[in-house]
Amino acid sequence: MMELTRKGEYAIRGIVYLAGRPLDKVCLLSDIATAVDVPPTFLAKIFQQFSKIGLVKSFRGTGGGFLLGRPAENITLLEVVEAVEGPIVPNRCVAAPAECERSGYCNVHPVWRQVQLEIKSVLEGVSLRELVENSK
Amino acid sequence: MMELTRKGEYAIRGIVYLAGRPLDKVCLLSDIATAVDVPPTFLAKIFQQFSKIGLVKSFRGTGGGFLLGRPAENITLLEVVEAVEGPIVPNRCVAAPAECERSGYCNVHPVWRQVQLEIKSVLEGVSLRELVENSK
DNA sequence: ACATAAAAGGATAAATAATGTCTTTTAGGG
DNA sequence: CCCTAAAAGACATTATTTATCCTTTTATGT
Ligand code: SF4
Ligand code: SF4
Repeated sequence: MMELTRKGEYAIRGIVYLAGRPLDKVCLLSDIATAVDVPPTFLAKIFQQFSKIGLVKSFRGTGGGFLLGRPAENITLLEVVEAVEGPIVPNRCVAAPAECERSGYCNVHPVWRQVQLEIKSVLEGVSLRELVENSK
Repeated sequence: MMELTRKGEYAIRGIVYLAGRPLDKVCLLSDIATAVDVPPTFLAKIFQQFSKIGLVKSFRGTGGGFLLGRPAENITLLEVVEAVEGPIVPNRCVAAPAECERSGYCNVHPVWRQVQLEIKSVLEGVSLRELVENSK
């Protein structure tokens, strides 16, 4: 429970690496995959998801590759994680209270909402910029 | 990711129900299961785990059943969750930094440690007593 | 002792999710 | 037109979750 999947871990590694590259140089997926030690085909899926929501910009064909969609300081870890893992929901009822008929009177329900808040707060407080800085 | 399993949810429901019962009356597993709407065989497994670590006391044979192992105010939600889900680890490297050779210089690593702290802090702050109170 | 009640323990099965691969399609550059 | 590289979708494998069933152990009451 409560564990980031490989996909999420790979997603972070990949985009943090991209954020650390020169802004104007498109990166080959294969290069990123090699650098961060992730199966290239798996990383491809991840970057497709990033691309759909604009976290990265993709270019096809010769000379193609990926660029960061926005400045690194404007992308939070929360966005990256949610992009591939979906919303942070520590318990089902947080996403869909209606699905549990107990949610009306349940004393545990608000605790999970609080947990959600805290997790999101930590992840939202970290930008890609900070994750790249002084890492070399 | 980051989602409580059914097992965890059931565990909480079961033990909170037990905490709300008279202190000296042993509860039948089947009664608890019915009351909290959980498959009895599944709840049995959960309560076996509780029993092993003393969260509940079990009594076999005629007139047997379960009692809370300690006063409700001394049992935190964190204990209950960890009893069945294992330790709260938002990412592998939090439990075992050695398994990721990047953990030495990785800027993301401390973020997950922080997330772990926050989750544990919230769950540790809630006792079974509070979860039972004014719930009827 | 014996029958009964109830939890403990083990084996197994079905459903779901995670992890990863492969093939085909689409777009851009030369 | 041809080469390159990402997009898209189908597929395969494995691991985890979510149970169920069956036997064993332990306790109680008669
Ligand atoms: S019982 Fe409470 S905590 Fe559990 S799913 Fe329902 S509302 Fe959420
Ligand atoms: S790369 Fe960083 S965050 Fe990811 S597992 Fe390794 S230490 Fe943890």
